[in-house]
Amino acid sequence: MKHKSFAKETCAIARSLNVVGEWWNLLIVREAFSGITKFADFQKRLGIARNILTVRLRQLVDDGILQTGKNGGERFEYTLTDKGRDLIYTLVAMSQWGSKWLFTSGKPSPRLVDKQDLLELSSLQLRSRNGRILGNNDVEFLKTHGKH
Amino acid sequence: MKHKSFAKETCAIARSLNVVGEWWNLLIVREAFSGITKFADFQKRLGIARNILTVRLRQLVDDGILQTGKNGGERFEYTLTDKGRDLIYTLVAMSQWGSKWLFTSGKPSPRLVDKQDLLELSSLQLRSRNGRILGNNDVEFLKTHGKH
DNA sequence: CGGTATCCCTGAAGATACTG
DNA sequence: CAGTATCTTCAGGGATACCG
Repeated sequence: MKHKSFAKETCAIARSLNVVGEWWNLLIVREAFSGITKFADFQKRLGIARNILTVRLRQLVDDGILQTGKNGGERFEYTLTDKGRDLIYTLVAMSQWGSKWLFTSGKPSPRLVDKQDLLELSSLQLRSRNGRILGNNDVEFLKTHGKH
Repeated sequence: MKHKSFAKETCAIARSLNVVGEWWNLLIVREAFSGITKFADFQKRLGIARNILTVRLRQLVDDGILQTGKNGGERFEYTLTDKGRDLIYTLVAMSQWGSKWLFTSGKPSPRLVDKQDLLELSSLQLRSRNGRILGNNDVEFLKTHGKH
């Protein structure tokens, strides 16, 4: 993009956006969670241009979200690292938000499920340190530094 | 961007990205959670160009994430709608992911806190329908439609 | 199959001057 | 203060031909 990099931001959200904010990245990660590992499969399922896919995959590997070859599985196979797999929380949050607010007519069919029973997950909940469940209005961002 | 809109996607993640994927949007929402309501304050805290801020704010209002004037508070005040406030889950997920993985030297100071005691939230947990806590590898995306 | 290399286009973002 | 208008730049993305 055009903006200054957020890589040095003190805000974790800004830094995350810097890594994961590119349009295709989260969708590629989503496909990786679906078990997709090969270039051609990512390309076909996403309809992304091949050269872009090359760049995106390389960046995701550089950022430690996907691994390939010696580090991970087979050559020519992209698999999620632990860091990448931890993006599941972000994907779940976005998926649930989208399901709730962006489907005017009916709900989308669940795609994110518990592996064991293939049933949809329950909604994410915010919890305080002591386990109390918090609503979306019980949380606050501290204005710490005056900038970001 | 250049890509086809994801607005009609059956995947909730893709649709969410379509609304919230723009770089600045989540940061603007973050500021809104911090209590920022005024144009000049968004502009100063984010360092975003004024014309871009105009466009982004308008889009966020159109998308029902922020409200202003008659719908919401005062004129010239941007406040979160319920839909917007529900983005807290996504922000928390990204914030926690970034805190965990993107700060090589030390943790960032917590900014996302429980309003009551100003203590950091606990980590998000995935839960199955019956409340069992799931790890980041216990979840699966169904490959339903072959495309998206 | 798994990419790279070109070429082009577009829209997001920046800077800045201006208006009500 | 809350924008709008204009001009420019640039990186992300698409299409496609090519390579090992």
